[in-house]
Amino acid sequence: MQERQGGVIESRAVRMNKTAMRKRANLRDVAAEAGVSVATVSRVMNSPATVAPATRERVEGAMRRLQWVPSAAARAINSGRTRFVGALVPTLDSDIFARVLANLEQGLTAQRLSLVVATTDDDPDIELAKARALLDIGAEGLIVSGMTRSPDFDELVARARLPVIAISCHDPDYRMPTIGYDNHGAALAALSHLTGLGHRRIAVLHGPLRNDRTQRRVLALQGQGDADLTFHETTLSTAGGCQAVRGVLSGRRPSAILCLSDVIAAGAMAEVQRHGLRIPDDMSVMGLDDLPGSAHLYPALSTIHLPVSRMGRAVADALAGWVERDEKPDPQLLDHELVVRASTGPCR
Amino acid sequence: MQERQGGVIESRAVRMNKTAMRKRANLRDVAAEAGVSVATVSRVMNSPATVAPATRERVEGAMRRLQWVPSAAARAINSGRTRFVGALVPTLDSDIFARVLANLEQGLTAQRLSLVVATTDDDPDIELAKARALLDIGAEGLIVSGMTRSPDFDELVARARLPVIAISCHDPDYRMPTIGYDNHGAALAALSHLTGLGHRRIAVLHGPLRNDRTQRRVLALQGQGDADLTFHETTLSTAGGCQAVRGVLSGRRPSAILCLSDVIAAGAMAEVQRHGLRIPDDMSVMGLDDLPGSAHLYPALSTIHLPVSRMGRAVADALAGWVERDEKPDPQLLDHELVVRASTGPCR
DNA sequence: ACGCCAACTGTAACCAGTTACATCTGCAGA
DNA sequence: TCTGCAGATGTAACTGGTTACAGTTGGCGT
Repeated sequence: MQERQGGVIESRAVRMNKTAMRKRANLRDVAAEAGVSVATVSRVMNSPATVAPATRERVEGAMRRLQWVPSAAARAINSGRTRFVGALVPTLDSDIFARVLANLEQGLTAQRLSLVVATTDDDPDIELAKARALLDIGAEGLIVSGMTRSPDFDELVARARLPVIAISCHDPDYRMPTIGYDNHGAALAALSHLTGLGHRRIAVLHGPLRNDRTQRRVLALQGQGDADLTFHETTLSTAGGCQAVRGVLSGRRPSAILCLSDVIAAGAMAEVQRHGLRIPDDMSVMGLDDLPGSAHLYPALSTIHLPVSRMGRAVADALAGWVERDEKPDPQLLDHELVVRASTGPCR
Repeated sequence: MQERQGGVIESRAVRMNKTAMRKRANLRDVAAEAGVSVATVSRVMNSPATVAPATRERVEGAMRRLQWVPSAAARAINSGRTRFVGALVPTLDSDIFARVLANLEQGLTAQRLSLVVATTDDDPDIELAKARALLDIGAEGLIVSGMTRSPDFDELVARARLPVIAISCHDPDYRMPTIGYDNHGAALAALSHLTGLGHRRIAVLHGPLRNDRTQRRVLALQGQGDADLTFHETTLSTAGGCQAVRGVLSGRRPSAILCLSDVIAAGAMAEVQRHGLRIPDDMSVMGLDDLPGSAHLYPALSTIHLPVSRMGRAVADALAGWVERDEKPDPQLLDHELVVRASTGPCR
């Protein structure tokens, strides 16, 4: 390295000098500066009461002079604990995951754990790679989304004997504990609200099928013969909702639009209104998620409430218990709930 | 500690047994298992080419048998690097910060750095505490939001000689580099769009003033004498927008509503329409942020675009450069931009 | 004046890796 | 046959903390 920097002596000297300046002081330096032993310095940090006040002050002075900050790595090497867990989510750019993580972070903080986030873009290979990276930096546990895994993922987890929890889904037989809601059932609940209102011809708008949560929702509906459903895949965004609605309205018009995500519903509602149609008089729109904003759209969106915040908390507690006390959590199913607001009404 | 657990011999034995079972194999164990030295095992990890293939296989076999995963802490202690930085944001439960973090995370990942997130709830004391925690676990750099700091924060940063960047704001004279947009200017741009359309009586809806970005926006407007502005503080949410609008419409009705955040605008628009008013014919609504969804509301929201994604990227690059190559970044101002859509029109 | 104990401090081993340097082997070239 | 050297491996000293154990000191009781 030095060779590669090579060349002028002066530049090397500057470099080294800079390096020397930057070098963080360590325990030994502080001990020397204060004229005490390393043990005493360590004690000032960890059990100040056992150190004579005068000595303590001398040590604290030395710490300040040398701008000493203890090394976490060194601490970790002794305790074997890093006190952080990793969360692998498809994207941060989504209300849902932001809310999960917000609650997760709060819950973990309460247990004195930190949260490292990594995004996978719903790609199992990226998930695997990032999981490796998280383990390399010492994650004590992982949170993954859904149930689509790379084949190597399990081996990795088994090797590290790592606490891992899958969220946003539910399956008691899955090889790791799941904490989440029933995507299948939630989709059915949404549909039955619409059919209960008399709707038969219904357009179903959903995000990319690579996402297994979306897939479950779609699959649940495909089995339903008593309604005339047409499926429209689009992107998981308001823009996607708008675009899909343009396609829907250009064909044989349904009486209701069922969006398998609220973000899509928000875009869909806007676009429906832009076409001069009234909601719910001319067209019912149903969501699924219940984002905080959905109650305050115009009109307020009927949807299925998913207990996302509760899930974040539950996951935090479960993972903390597993990491801290080796208590492997049981799978946990959180109920969804039909929320009827203003965007759905009787057919015609 | 053992004393505290105390009591029955059997229970102690169980404990120890469990501990022994859980104890992760280390380099020495692997070396013994493979019948080689620690150096050879280490070389298998770091420079496999220098190890004889037969030996390498033997070592790899031992690693697999013992399910060995290298300790990040031990690695970190040698390299002095933890390869992660911390981000302190007011909340994760916001489109804005989710988007910033999404881009930040991507940018950092490209530089092989991880991101630890912590939320501060806009409280300088929490920020300080969480910053301490992040440093304790070895963060190599920090990202903070805005310019409101606890007095002790600076000392902490100086002590650790820590790269810290403040985002979502701009001030070249601030004691740490800022990367963000001009909140003052953005608020003025929003206002002048409305006054340019002839609006004079304008209700200004904004989030809590404890947030210094909000404060800057409000302060910028308070200096403007040529318009009749009434200020309404509410929560930073669509619900807040709804609620504030109810207050606005119960009094002397303005011709336009200027929301200093798009989330508030979304709620405001919904509530305005719920009162039977048309946008923009009866009431103009202006936002500030330009969330991805704002273009797909009904009507599409006129707003000021803040380069949030670009900011995330820029911060990632800047912080990575500082951490990796000791290049302290220059303050960076990212331009905002007026986006005129369908929610604003001429007065009356 | 002596012993004892508490309060304080120091020494050195330890955690789990990396790596400079030393050693050992075997084969090619003189 | 001896030298030289490359390739493979081992030894031990680091990294920066914690902590068990071993001193040292001084005050108090007898």
